[in-house]
Amino acid sequence: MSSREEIPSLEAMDFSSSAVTSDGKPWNLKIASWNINGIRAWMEKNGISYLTSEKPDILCLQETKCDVSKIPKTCEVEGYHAYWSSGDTEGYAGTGMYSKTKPLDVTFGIGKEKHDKEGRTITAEFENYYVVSTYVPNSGRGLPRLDYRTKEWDEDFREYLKKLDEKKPVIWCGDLNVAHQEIDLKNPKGNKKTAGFTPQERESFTETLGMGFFDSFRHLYPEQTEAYTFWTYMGNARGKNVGWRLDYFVLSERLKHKLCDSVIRKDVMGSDHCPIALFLAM
Amino acid sequence: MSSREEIPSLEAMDFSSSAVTSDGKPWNLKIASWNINGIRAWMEKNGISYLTSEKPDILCLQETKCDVSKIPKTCEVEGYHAYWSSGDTEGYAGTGMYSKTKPLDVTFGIGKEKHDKEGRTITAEFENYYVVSTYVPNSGRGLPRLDYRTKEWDEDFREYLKKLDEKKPVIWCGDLNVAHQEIDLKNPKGNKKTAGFTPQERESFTETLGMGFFDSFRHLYPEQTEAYTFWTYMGNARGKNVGWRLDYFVLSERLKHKLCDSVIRKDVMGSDHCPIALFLAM
DNA sequence: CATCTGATG
DNA sequence: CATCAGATG
Repeated sequence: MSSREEIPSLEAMDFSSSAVTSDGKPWNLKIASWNINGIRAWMEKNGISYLTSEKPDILCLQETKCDVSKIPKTCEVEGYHAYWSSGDTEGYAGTGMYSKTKPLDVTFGIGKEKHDKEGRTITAEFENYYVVSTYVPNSGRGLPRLDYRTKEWDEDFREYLKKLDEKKPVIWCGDLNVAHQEIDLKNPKGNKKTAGFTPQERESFTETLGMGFFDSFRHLYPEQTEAYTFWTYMGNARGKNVGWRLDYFVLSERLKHKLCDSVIRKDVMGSDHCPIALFLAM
Repeated sequence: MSSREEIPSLEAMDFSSSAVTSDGKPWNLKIASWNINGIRAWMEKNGISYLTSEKPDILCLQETKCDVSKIPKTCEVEGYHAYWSSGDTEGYAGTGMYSKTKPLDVTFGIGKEKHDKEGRTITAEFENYYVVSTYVPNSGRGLPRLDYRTKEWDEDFREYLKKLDEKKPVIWCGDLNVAHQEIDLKNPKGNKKTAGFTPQERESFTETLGMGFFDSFRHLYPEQTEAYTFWTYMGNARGKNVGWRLDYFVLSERLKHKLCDSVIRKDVMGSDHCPIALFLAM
């Protein structure tokens, strides 16, 4: 199959933006994030052409599903430094990050042994901010991992975020595996017991935001309905826009005045998620 | 993908035959056999169109890799009775048989508990003969199952064949998982320790034939080289005709004067094996 | 290299 | 409906 069949008119899409802050400053930093559902399959579908089309300063990837030692060489991209994380279970979870400028430091995990065996977090430190890319644990069908997710991971992750935020403002992005409010998924009524929309997960996310962070997309577009970043492959959900907003840029409150835009690249194909992009005036 | 890409010009192939016995009688019974390497994948590739093109009286299938309860409904073919066998391990082994005329009886297995949990044999009884379709156990990489194959399966199978042959002549076909002589594979030198060409498997097959049976293809074409029915998917083996003759019609000696032809349908695609066909004047 | 299952999402 | 691993061939 050609890339045109898989990623219709990627070349024709407009990734430019003239967004400015509320007080008129133009953006000068673009960060993108995408749950790619398997980097090897994604490469076959020429998913990497999104990077060279969007040309963000930083691209965060989740669900690489690939041991770091097996990341294809073709994932190297001229002009970007690349960082990869994977865990103990082959083909499960995993994250990645591309950055045009070399970060001051890159760390993996959140510093807690029990959470750091699945390659779910990469943190890049820059001069004036941190970028944290996360693939938050899915609570699973039948919610077998709901307690782990909300009572262990989320709690420890909050502590991690808080500590970073004490040093520099934080840009936390990725597949956070929660649709926060009813507006954030097509079918809220039917999904109250589904992983990603349980009261526990939603309240936990509220608690995280309450520590001094905000959801950049919802801040800018409080009433925007039908804005999703994930559609199950089943039953042509994407064609019918039966989706969920699971991917976010969550920012430290003190970055609010630097926010220019937070957008969803809903037409970019190659995964059951689509990319999202953030524009900041740093 | 279209069926034309997968099975090039099946419609254009000539499946007719004017074969006669050595004393001039025209054939009136055609039997085909094919290891299809997964009936669900084979159906996707429109493998069933081989049946409606070849139009044999009987078609034997091996490696259906499908629990009987999960055989797709689309496998039903107008004008044919179908029989299926599968074992305890999902997606492993399994056989099938189509017949234009309803057999007097159809039985599964060879009557020995220890061999009959893998769906490897179907026997159809007709007025004047038996048709036995078999997917003989592979000895495996590193030959972990060589002893089981030669000392248990082959021995018990011989006993089964012998008993049938005492009642009516037998047409035994299928993937017998042995290349009998050096002429029956491209690379005999390099495969003496490979499953399917070990001395043990070859001698065991010789012993079976010695009980009053003959290899119909080799009987008719004793010098024919490069006549194979299987090519590994690896390394474009089929394109280079680096193959093995693993599929046979083995007949009771007393059917010899009824044999008209035994052919290999090497251009029929849809599996790593190709079909074979037998023409008899019954 | 291609088929399956079974886990995961 | 897809991804992946691992077994099997």
